[in-house]
Amino acid sequence: MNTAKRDIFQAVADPTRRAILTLLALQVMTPNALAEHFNMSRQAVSKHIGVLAQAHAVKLEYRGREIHYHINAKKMQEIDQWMATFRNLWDDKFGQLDEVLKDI
Amino acid sequence: MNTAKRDIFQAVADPTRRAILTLLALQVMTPNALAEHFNMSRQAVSKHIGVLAQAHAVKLEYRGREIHYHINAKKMQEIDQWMATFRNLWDDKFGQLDEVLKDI
DNA sequence: TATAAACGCAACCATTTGGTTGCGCAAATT
DNA sequence: AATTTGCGCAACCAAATGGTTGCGTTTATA
Repeated sequence: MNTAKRDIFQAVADPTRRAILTLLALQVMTPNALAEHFNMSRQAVSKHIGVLAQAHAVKLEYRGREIHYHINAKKMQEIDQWMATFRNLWDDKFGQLDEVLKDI
Repeated sequence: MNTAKRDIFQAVADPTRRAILTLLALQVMTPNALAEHFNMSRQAVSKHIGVLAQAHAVKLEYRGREIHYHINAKKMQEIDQWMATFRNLWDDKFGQLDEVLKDI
């Protein structure tokens, strides 16, 4: 079990890992099932899953020799919380744009 | 002017760049003004700004020898759009948790 | 005109990343 | 019991990253 801390933002920085998270948002999956969706070695996918696990973006459920990976929605929420800083900006800035366009 | 494409998720993967974006959400700033907030060389901060520019997370406004960096809220919205996949999950999963706790 | 300030380019370096292949162990299947 | 399956560990490699220092060009100031 790896206990190294990993940043959730670093975890989602890679497109492969984002795709993994998107798949897990739909259903619980095993490493081999996930690997079938990518054109890279099973080990490469396993490495990405490892990064997601370190960031606590996924939760593991061991069933014999199989591991079922679940999305950890709570962890994903940290991204949403950071985004709060900008949310009011695009609302406001789009409002400003509308204002400018109205004057043309 | 760099035109290399850069992923917005890769841009925010680094804590220094997230801090830069948070500062720019508050006010327009120049590279030197931004550099004052960090314990690293001015050039290191400039490099980070370069990554953000490549990802179109910031917009540049040249004023003589100074560059004023603005947040590009529209680009930040891409992160929010990807997050939509998970938003209903934590609402739903928290709801399930409430359901379980209610039975205790 | 001389000097200072703003700030990116380039080279360098250590570390990290993202992929591959080979291997080994435990669980499941035959 | 033998074989297969699931899947992580380790080593390797090329590329990318994140920091530093030195330098040069353009703009602003004295």
